[in-house]
Amino acid sequence: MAANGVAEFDGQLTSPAGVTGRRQNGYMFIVLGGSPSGRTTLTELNAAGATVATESLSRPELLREVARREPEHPRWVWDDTSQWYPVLLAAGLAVERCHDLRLCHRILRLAEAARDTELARAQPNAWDDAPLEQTASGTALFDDVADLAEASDAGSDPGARDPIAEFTLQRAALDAVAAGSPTAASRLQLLLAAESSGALIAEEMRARGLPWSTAVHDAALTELLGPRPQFGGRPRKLQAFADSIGELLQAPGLNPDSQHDLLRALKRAGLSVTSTSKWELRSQKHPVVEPLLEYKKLSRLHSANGWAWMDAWIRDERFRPEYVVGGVVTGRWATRGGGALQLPAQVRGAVRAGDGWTLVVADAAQLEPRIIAAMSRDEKMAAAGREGDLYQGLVNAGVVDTRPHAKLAMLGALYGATTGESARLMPKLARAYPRAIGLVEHAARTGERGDQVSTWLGRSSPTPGPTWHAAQRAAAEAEATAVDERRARQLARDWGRFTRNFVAQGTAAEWALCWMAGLRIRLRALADERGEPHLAYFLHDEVIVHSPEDLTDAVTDAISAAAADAGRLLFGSFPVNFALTIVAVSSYDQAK
DNA sequence: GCTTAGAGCGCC
DNA sequence: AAAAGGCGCTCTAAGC
Repeated sequence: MAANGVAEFDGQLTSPAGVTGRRQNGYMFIVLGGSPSGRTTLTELNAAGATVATESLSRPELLREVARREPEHPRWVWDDTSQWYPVLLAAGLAVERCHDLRLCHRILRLAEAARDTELARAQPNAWDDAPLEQTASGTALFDDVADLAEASDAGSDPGARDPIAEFTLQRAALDAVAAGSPTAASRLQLLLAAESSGALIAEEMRARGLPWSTAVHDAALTELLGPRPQFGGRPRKLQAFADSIGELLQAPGLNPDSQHDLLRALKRAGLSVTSTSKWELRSQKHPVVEPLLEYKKLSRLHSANGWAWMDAWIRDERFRPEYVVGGVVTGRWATRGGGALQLPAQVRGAVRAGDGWTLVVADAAQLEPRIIAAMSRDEKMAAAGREGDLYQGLVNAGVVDTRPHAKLAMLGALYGATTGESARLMPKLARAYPRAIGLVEHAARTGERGDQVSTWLGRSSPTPGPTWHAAQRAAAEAEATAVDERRARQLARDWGRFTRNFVAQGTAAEWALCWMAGLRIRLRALADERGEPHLAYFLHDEVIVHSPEDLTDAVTDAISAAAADAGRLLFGSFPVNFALTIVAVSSYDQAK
């Protein structure tokens, strides 16, 4: 283990954890080009990147070849896992590892450590994503990102993508990084391997699906909302709430879904509110508040995860979310459709293990505090988490008086609280843990200047865009007004809060990727005639493994061991532990 | 009729 | 008093 905590690399990736490690004899890359549905070009490269063989294959030939070569543990190199892997999985072919050129390209293009490489200097090309479609609520923060992708509208043209040329460029970029900093290169290499492993996991989870009981889901909806309406419209119980809201506000027929109408009715009834949001309503004393809050809760359930959602997303008692690996700038995953990362507690009971199977639900406790403790080598903060609950550890260390205060103070540090109780408590942490808090403070200052920050493994933050820089320039002019200065300061602080959180959230995402990658390999080894335990769900710092009941203990051990592996892989022997809560349940609502 | 912005709220 | 990071989704209202 290298002093920096990253496992030593000898150029290639293999290991017990399946993420990284030692080169084996005959290690090889197999690059797939063309298309999985049409003709494929298969090119075998040796460890040095030299072409060993190349052939053109039809689809059946491709499947045969993958099956034949996989036992040699090659790293499959392709442009986009989400395009290739489902075809293989549909044919019953799982692969151990891959290199996803698109995902790795994105990381390397933005990485500070790889700034002076040919890959980073190249004009935007087909390997750069088209700009991510903004969601309806698209944030102001990222409307202004100076993104490499902006200039690229060729991103969707796979014809312009040469996987071998791109792979060669990426390897050259890593070599160039290694020439300046072997540590930076080995970390980036680990990140690329972990990201690619994540891409495999995402497709495998989608292929398996999350076991979902439509009967339980339907029963829960019926219980809370009333029977499913035959011809649309509001379910009975929801309508009853709407009616009573209308009566209490003396506005018969009021549609509570109309913010405009609702706000007007609330004001007319004498409530002093400026919006219809929950937090503001809660402070009001009026008989309408309770039914209105209840209506909002049920209405949201109905529209977001009601029968329509069930019809759209559940097939054959499986929920198959489309995960978007690295879909968040920090490296967290997103999903496309189905809102899989926002499954409300109300419907989690519908996630049910099959007969003779169980759900092993594991989540990492206070992950981000442990991450910043390890990144900053803050032994004191790491020690506070040693016994399990890090927040309680802060209380026991006499840093704050209660656990809720510990949590509030920590969130303030991670998010950059400026007002309120959180901001008042945070300085206690800064005094007790100058290293860990100093790390996030430094990240904030860096962002405020408009500079990039990077995660532990080297995923870098985007830089602010032209509007941001224009505002800073305007404030620096001699004739700048107070308004100019206030605006510039506001934008700078906003960006600083983003970069502050980026290092913690992004490194936590890397730990989670390594955890899952290692777990996946361990689970494969557990498969026997009783069945194959497999990852079924991932939520930032939490996983669900669907497992044969008989293997519950082995799966639990695998989850713990994989977490410890991930900690060592990233942070070496630094004494931080990544505490887990692990429970085996028959349905997801029983966890937590 | 279609698209888009804002509000609001679910998850971490 | 609505503060503090990252998202996705659905709804209404408004504009084309």
